[in-house]
Formats: sequence, C-alpha cells, structure tokens
Amino acid sequence: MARPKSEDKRNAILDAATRVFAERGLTAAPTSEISKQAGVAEGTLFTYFKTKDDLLNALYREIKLELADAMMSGFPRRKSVRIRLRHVWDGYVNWGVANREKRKVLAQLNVSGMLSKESIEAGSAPFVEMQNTIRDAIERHLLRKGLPIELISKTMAAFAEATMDLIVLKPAMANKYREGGFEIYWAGIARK
Amino acid sequence: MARPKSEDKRNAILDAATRVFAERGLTAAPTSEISKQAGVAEGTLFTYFKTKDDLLNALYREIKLELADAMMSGFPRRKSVRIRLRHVWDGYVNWGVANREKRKVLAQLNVSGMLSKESIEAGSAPFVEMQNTIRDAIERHLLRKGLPIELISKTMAAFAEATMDLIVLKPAMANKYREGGFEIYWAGIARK
DNA sequence: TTTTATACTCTGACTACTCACTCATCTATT
DNA sequence: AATAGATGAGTGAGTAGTCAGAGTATAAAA
Repeated sequence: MARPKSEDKRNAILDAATRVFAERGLTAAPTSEISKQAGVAEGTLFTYFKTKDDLLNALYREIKLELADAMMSGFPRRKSVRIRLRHVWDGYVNWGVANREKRKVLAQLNVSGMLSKESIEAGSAPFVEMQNTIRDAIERHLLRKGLPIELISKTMAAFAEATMDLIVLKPAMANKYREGGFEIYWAGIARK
Repeated sequence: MARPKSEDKRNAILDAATRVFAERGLTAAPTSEISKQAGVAEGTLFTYFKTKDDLLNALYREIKLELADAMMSGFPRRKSVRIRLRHVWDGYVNWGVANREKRKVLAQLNVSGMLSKESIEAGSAPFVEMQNTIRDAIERHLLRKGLPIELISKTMAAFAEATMDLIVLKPAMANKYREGGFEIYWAGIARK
C-alpha cells in the first residue's frame, strides 16, 4: 500500500533538531536548517511533523523516554529506599552529563510553554515507579516528618540539575559532586 | 541641551517587556507589542535600547538587582549562619512568589544563551555577601565535611525554585512549603 | 515472475507573513 | 535657536508552511 515513511529519516530529523535547537534556541532555529542538517528537503520535515510545534512535542517525548530509560532501567525494586533513590539519581546525573545537548533542549522545552498537556503527561508517565517509591517511603515513615510528597521529587530534580551544572563546569570533580549532591539530598529528606 | 530621555518611559518599556516576555516567551514576543503595551511608538523603544538583545540584557540586570535587594536587605550579619541563610531563603522565596512574571522571565533569560558575560557578572555581583557567609561557615566547620562550596549556593537556588513552584501550585500551603523546604536544605548541608 | 496500478513520499521553488530596525518628519526641552 | 527625543509608515531579511511534479515501495493482476 504505497511508500511507507522511513524511521531513519524521522530519527535524522529529530537528531538534527536536537543539535540545532541546542545551538540556536527553540524559536531561533529555522526548520530549513534542521532539514538541511538532517539531509532531507525542507518539505520532507513537514511530512514527518505537521508543524514545528509538532516537532517540538515529539522531540520532548522522545528525550523524556530516553531519560526515563536511563533512570529506571535496572531499578532495584527490592533494595532499600536509599538505594533505589540513589539508582535513579545516578541514572539522571550520568545521562545529563553524557547528553548535554539533549539536556539543554529539555530545559528549553520545559520553560517554553509550547508543550501540549498530552506531551507533558506522556513525558512523566514512565516515572510512576519512582513516585511509588517515595509514597512507600513516606508511609513507612522513613522520611522526615511532614514533608510534602511533591517537594521530595521536585527537589531531587532541581538538585540533580545543580549537580550536573557543576560537573559540566569541573568534570574532574564529577564523582565528588555526584556523591556529595546525593548526600545533601538524602540527609535533607531522610528521617533524623 | 535639548530634550532628555525619560526615566518613566524606560521603566514603562521594561515593565511591558516583562509582561510580554512572560506571556509569549523571549523570542516570540515582538518588540512592536512591547512598545504598544508601554504606550510608546515602535521607534522609541530603540532610542532607549539599541537592540532587542540590549533590552533583554538590561531587563536581566534590573530584575537581578531587585531580587538581590529582596534577598540581601536587612541581612543579619551578626546572627548565626543558619539565621543568615534563612533570611536569604525567605527573601528569595517570598520575592519569587510575589513576582511570578519576573521570576518566569528570569528563568527564561537564564537558559536563553542571549546574556552577555558582563550582564551575568553584574547580575551575580550583589550576592557576594551571601557567598562570604557560606565560605565563613565552611571555614568554621559548621557545614557537612567535603561539601564543595558551589554546591551549597547552587542547591539553595535549585531548592528555592522547587519550593516556589509548589507554593504557586498550592498557595494555602505556602508557610509549610517555605519552612519545609528550608528544613530539608539546612538538614542537608549542616554538620551532623 | 513480471507487469501494472496505486498511493504514498520526496523535492525545492514559492507564498504569505512577521519581525527587528530605520529614517524623514515633527515636537518638546533647554 | 539648537539639540535631541518621539513618531509610525516603510524596508529588507528571514520564516513556517505549501504545492505541483517526479519518484518509489507495495499490492494486485497478468
């Protein structure tokens, strides 16, 4: 039934978009530059993504999925809360340091106001297991009393971001920062 | 010496820019919309700011200065480290919650890559006293051993941001979040 | 197996539009 | 009178998205 779309071209466009967005910013990046770097015609970009907005949303979901994989794969379900959170933490920080462009684009997308509700929802779906871990920890009174659950996950993200910024600044200190960052975080939330 | 520039017009432009940037994003916001909302002609904007980039940088400095004032005014130099940090924390969180648009624009500016080195430097200058407090605390071994100094200040910002997000989401919980946020932070960095 | 029909993709020149910035003219201040 | 600000229609550069014609992978027919 006719010619199918090529998965390769789609990926090439998403890859090029990541590069161009990271370099020039979301709105300053012309779709023409993206198609050029992807090695396809300008029009082709629009057979894979109806609008630039669509491309943005698709890229967001793609990156979030990759990040979720980095954080959640091998999740030590049976180990202690501390070890589970540490696993997620390491996955996040290591991914962010190894994928600076994607992390940068993700940060831009997060504040862009151009993401649909559906994309945001789809992007946070793979992290339910982590949310469950936190809920579980709270119920078992492993964490400091009176801590709102949202503060726990929000601050881990914020904390990891700060840690990654520092690692990028001084890569030689990576281990110290990653370790130290989690230490502060854990000391902050764990029961005295 | 002819007609002088009006401080009022400059402020009107900066105010309008804050509103329009917060609503539409840095690059999607047309200068024409800004001048319209400021009640001046399109050309006038460019007698006060040579380029849109200039406007961005000026706005950044302006907001940072206001934020610094909110955080550092009444700084309790002679009190304990905990109280000094708590003062800065409260100033930050309260300002951020009360100035959502400015905070949003600041976040966008921070990731925009459109700020000059000079602006970034000028923007962090008013915070030296806080840096000194932290340095002092480290020297006096009040904080957890082996914590890199940059991690302390970076994480406070990250933490405060997360706290503000939550307060905006559930304003009724403001006190609990602000208190709880600082508690985690302090428990994280203070010596056991 | 080969041919044909079909329904899609690919292409890049083109369109319609938006934007940052200019400038000739007017106007307020000193 | 002299000087610099204020105005807004105008300019040129650049943009997202379109479209008609060419190409190609697939299924059905021969």
